[in-house]
Amino acid sequence: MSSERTQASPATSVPLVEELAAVIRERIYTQRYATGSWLRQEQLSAELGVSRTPLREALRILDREGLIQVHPSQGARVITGDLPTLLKAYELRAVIDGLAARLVAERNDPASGRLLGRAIEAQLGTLDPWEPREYTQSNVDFHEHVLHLSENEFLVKQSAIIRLTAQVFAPVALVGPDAARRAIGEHRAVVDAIDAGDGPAAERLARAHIEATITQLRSREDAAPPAE
Amino acid sequence: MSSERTQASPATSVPLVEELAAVIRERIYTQRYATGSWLRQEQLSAELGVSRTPLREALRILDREGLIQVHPSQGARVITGDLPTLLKAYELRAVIDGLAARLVAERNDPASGRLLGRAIEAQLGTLDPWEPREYTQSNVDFHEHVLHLSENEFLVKQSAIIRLTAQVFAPVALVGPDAARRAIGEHRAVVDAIDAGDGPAAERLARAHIEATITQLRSREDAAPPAE
DNA sequence: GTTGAATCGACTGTATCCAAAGATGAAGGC
DNA sequence: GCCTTCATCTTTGGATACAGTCGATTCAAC
Repeated sequence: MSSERTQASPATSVPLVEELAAVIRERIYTQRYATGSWLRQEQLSAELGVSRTPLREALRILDREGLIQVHPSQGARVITGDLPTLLKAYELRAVIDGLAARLVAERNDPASGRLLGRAIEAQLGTLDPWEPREYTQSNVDFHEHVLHLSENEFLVKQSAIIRLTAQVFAPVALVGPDAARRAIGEHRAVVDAIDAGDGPAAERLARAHIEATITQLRSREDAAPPAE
Repeated sequence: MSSERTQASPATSVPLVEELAAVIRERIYTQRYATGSWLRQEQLSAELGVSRTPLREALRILDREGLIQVHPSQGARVITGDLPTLLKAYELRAVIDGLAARLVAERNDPASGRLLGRAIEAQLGTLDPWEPREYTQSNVDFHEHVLHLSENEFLVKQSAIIRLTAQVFAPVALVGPDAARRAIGEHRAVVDAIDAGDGPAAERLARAHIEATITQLRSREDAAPPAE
């Protein structure tokens, strides 16, 4: 950005606010804006080549999504990714993911299984030479696909919590290739249940998948002090 | 509002944006702004005595909460309360309420049961001379209490979906005193499980409580055509 | 060493201007 | 008669400038 908006982009059609929110969101996800760092309106608007008017609306959106916290008269800062916060986010994710999986299973659309199958293939591709960054992305992709396939608009809006837990808190919740392999296996079990049209099983498996992560993280809770 | 902001309100301390969002939100909840109606920026800012800048941020918040839909270059309109949409919202609510109840039960704080007990008493008070409006409010209060007692910030942010289903869609999901009495009984069962510290039971009961409503509404799905 | 005032940086809110996008309706062509 | 097209009008979208307010820091005074 920073200049392409001025004369280029003939037919964007997407509101600038959404675009801004997306760009900032992505930069938080990719750690370009570190957790806990301050986002200055003046600086951001200059950096993105926009005025503060749409920027403030974008920040308001991200605040609502839980990605940043707007402190009145002080500014906005990227959410800090300490372990207790992460665990609380995962608690919500467990039931969200469970519900989404159940709805997809109950819709019983063969295309769902195929799409999710390809997503799992993509995940496997990040294992052989272990690519943590690509794995994280493919993991997010899988869960976002499930969410969107549920075709429940209220559920789709919860998408932020998935990327929050899986990407923003990545340094906290870092996994190795062994844990990744286990996670992919659990994904496949969920997809099998979806293919079978077994809603309750899909929900149980998807939820257990996240709760396994919770248990794993909670075991570290005493060992590692909350990183500042 | 409309004049008290200009010279009065010496130490509000809460940002205007939040105040605006709260006022508009409340007016949607209380049907002052009907579902499906357009919210004009110019008119709203005049009506509330504020400029368009903070108003637009407030609208952006409400859009994110799902209360209104901002159509680019066209304006914002209050969400339309048709039955399919309501059912989708309830699907999410079922797992949200279930999780909240479980967390409260697991926290095992005696004060929780007492607070919720009083909330139920308040609900019973709206039955004898049947007061639909008061009942709806007391019903929302009960569920909001559970949400807040969970002490999970991510869960608390889901508060909007409770009021959306219970208040905005009230005309669609209208209940009579008989259904209300049943609902209060189910509330008491949830509180009993919370008092007993039985997390899984609390979750199962709270979730079944909402799902009973879903089943009830779904039976109307063919009978009543979506009201415009 | 603590208290308190001054200052500075940053956000908050207002007002105004202009551009762009939809909606509307009338005129004109088929 | 119906459809298209063009002009217009309303409303939102975005930029800019300016007046407040809040918080944190600093520095002097006690």
